[in-house]
Amino acid sequence: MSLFLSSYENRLDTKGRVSVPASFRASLCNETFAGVVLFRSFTNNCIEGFSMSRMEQMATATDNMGVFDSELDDLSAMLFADARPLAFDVTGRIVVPADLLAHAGITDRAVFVGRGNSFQIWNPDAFRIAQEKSLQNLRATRPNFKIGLTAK
Amino acid sequence: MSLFLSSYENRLDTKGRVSVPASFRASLCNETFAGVVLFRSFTNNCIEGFSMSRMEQMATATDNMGVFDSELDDLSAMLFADARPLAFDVTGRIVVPADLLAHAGITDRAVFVGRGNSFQIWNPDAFRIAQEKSLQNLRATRPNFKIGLTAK
DNA sequence: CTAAAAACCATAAAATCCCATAAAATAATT
DNA sequence: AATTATTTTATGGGATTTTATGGTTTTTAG
Repeated sequence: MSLFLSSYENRLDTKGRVSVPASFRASLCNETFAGVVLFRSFTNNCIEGFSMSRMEQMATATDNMGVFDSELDDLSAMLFADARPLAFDVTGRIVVPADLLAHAGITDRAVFVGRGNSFQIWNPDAFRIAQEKSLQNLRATRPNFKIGLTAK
Repeated sequence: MSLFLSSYENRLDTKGRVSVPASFRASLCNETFAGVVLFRSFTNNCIEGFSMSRMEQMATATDNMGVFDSELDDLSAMLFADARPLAFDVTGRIVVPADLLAHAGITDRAVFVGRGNSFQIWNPDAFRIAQEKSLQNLRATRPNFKIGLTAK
């Protein structure tokens, strides 16, 4: 599975259509479902995005360990109930449901943010602020942090 | 995984294209992704460079925490959102995004600096100064330090 | 029958590919 | 060792394709 990397800001048209960045689409090119799965983020004011195969992966994961863990059960219940499968149109766009846009405070512009095996969709301004915060947190907790020193 | 060694200064053209040194490309020859992944350095005014497989390593490392765990959230936020996968063209060049160039103060010339499992890209002048500085730091903390005083 | 959704078409900007040449490094030959 | 030939690199510019984005028409569903 190839990774979602980097960030791309795209415009929404009057119908709520946005182009999913071409590089993200490329990461999804050998999926059976030509599209993405979106839902409200539990932790941030943004939209979470997965591939369909990743959803399936999570289903089996919660299946295995979820029976006795009520907390996980609640979470996965929320997750799957909330999930929105959205197919690409010919040009690689999706129409993002209005309630998701509202949750993320998105109107006419959105940033697609790579998260490795998943991605997020943010209001551009909110994203900048959140990134700045993350950087500060990181510097505070790990002053000597350097990428790449986390050996395998 | 073969190492990135030595330093090479190359020119950028008007489109922001630079040749990645042939020896660095050789270190990446059996990667599935024919290219590199670049970042803004957190610690220096330079660009950090990795192989894609190294990125994938980091993805699996952060993935173990799962979607709902916020511990590594800040880390992966910075790591993947900022990562720029850049494919080689036929002649082994990449186009470095303008914001990365700005961060490193690079205009028309860049030095590729080997760092073992990773590499860096610097403005040539800034690199010389940084090298001089770290040499002085070494001398200050280790008065008897000798190796490397004969700069090439 | 009407409204929403999906499919279709068009276009400007940006990214990528392609070819051509200069410079450097390596190999071969005397 | 010196010179020549050959390959590999680096670099430049133009042509071509992708991509993002807008609008229009057709289909679907209530």
